[in-house]
Amino acid sequence: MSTFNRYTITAALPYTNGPVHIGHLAGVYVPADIYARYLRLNGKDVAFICGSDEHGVPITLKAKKEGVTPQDIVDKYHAIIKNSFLDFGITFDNYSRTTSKIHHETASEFFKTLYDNGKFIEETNEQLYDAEANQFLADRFVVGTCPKCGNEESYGDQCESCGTSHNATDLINPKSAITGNKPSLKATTHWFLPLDQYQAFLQEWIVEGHKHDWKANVLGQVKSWIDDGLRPRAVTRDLDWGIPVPVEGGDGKVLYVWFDAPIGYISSTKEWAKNMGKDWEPYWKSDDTKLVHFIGKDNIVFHCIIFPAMLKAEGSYILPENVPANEFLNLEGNKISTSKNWAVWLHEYLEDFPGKQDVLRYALTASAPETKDNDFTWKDFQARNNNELVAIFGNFINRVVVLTNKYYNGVVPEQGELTEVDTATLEKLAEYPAIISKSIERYRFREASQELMNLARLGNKYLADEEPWKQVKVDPKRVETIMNIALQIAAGLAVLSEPLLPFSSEKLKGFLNISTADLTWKTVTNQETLIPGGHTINKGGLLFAKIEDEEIQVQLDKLAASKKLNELANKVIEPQKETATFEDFTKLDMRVGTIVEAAKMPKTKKLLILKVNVGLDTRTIVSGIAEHFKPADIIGQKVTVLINLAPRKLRGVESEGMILMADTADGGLSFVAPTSENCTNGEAIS
RNA sequence: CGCGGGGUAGAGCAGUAGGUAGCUCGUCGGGCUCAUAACCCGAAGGUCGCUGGUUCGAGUCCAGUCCCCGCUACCA
Repeated sequence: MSTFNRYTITAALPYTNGPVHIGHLAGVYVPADIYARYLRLNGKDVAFICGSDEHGVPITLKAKKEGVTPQDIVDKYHAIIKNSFLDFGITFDNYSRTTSKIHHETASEFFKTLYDNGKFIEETNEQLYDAEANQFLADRFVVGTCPKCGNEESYGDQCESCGTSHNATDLINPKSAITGNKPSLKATTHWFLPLDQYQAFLQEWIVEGHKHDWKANVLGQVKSWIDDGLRPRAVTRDLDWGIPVPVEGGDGKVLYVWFDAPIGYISSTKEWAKNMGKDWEPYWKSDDTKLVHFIGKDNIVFHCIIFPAMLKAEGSYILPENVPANEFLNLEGNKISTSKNWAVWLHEYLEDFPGKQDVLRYALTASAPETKDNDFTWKDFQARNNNELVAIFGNFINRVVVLTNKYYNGVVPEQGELTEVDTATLEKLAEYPAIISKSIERYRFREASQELMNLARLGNKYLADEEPWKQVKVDPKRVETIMNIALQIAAGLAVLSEPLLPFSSEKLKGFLNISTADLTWKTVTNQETLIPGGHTINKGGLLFAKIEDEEIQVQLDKLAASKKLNELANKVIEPQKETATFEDFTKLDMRVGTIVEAAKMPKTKKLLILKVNVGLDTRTIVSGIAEHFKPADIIGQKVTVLINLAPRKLRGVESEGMILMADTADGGLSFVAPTSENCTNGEAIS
């Protein structure tokens, strides 16, 4: 069905404010690389494009914090990231960066084209401005009192206490998060891409047109945005780090990082084409090019709504044929977090497991977050290696290589007369390229990895059924055929494993003394024999090595150490508050109480509805402790209750008091309660 | 509250257009000994979150409901 003459494959541009970890690899780069390698093996014309995303506010903040320039930050991480990709065999045809000259020119020109063609709306409005920091404040850099619930720590865009979203200018007593100063209002002009004008086009193209071939999570997300109604989106920012707005009135403004970043795909392609002496344009402007974006789920809106709208507005570009976004990978049950150092960093992994790139590639592929968030555990990693790569794949190869050397001194024996089983086995082998292709072309890499393993199983089963080690004593001629066929399967594995396990594929080809030049995806199906009789193979070695419990324990200890460190780092002792008078204190009526009933508030994660006996009565108290306590475990718990707190409705349930809690070092909560059993309910606390 | 994704054997997942519930790992039993104590065969284990409906027949369609994750923090 493929009528495409060339492929442009992009992988999300990693943001250069930190190194890359297994989540990045599993979600984006490994699947993209498998896809690109697969296409190349099939003789396709492929441009696999990526680069560092180096603009945006977080980088300027990090630079400020570390007392260096933004350029220093991006230089540092660009180098680390680029190396990690190289080390893991991610075969980008070009890895560029958005601070490059070619990107600045390309993005500038792109913006100017839209500007000249009247594709933008220009709007001036008043925004909060920090005079001391000399900059406009993004929503997240404004803190103030929420107009709705009175929370004093609300962010400019949303109050975390009551959950409502608002404008930064709505906050009471707004403060700059940078200097703490009160910001002033200042007029600023920005350019907006009127996404609402593209709503019908997006509806038709994605929601109707790709109803059946795009992934459910992507389609759902897009549909949700479109149904919600698209609004014009600013594509410029008041900032000094980025690509200057190249039109009149653009002084002191840069392109919004999300306008500039996806254009990075284009500029990176241009850079590549230039180096290769090729024309870049067909890769982005020709209808017979298949454009595929590999991304994580947080990028769906940008790649399915904003970037396509930009491309459509420009007019001469093709649109992505698919955007196979993955969900997120968790690590040992918790979200991967850069700041909490809850991650497996690629550069550190290779220090601990040198030469084991394929093991991680395989483990991540085999449990990739393709349809929902998944959990990476070291135990699973070990099991994938020991039970699948070593026991099934590696062991089969070892059996074949050892036997061939033992019986025939490494020379591939000729096929004799074929039995029914032989023919069936060879036919099955010939089917594998199509089977694995089907999975890869549908972006089901997890499935592809299992199919590859099934081919190794086919080999093991064939040997177990034919028992060459027995036959060799009674019918040595027959063993020649058996080993020949086993070698064909080994050669097939060498070829078909390349996209998923490139390093091992290379190693295996070395064992078998064959090269990819002679063998491609199609030859596995079409060619009678992949490895001819008379050919001499090498002595070989181990394709994969077992990973012992101790090695896994080291990794688990490492994570436990980061957890501990986080707890200590987060443990700040709050300074003493301003003096309270005795009258202030006596206003508070605190009593001893006992929890008699507890139930979770539906559809919330933090709230429990408690019935507490406080002596005077048994009252309802809503408490935000559900993340730390199970309802059943706290019935009968003695607590301290502030009973004359003004009642307040939480999610429609009136809470008549407050239970006193203390934070614990590990981020949990502890009840503050009398230790003596003699304290009865209703006893006053003073 | 709303929106998106998910809820299928101990774990991780498939289940395409509705027709007797599958795969991998793990567990148990057996076989084999060429191989990194690896491999091969067999078995146990599921009222497909729950309730109701459509249908001759539903994991698969419809309605309702519960639970988990995300949409909000540096992060794919």
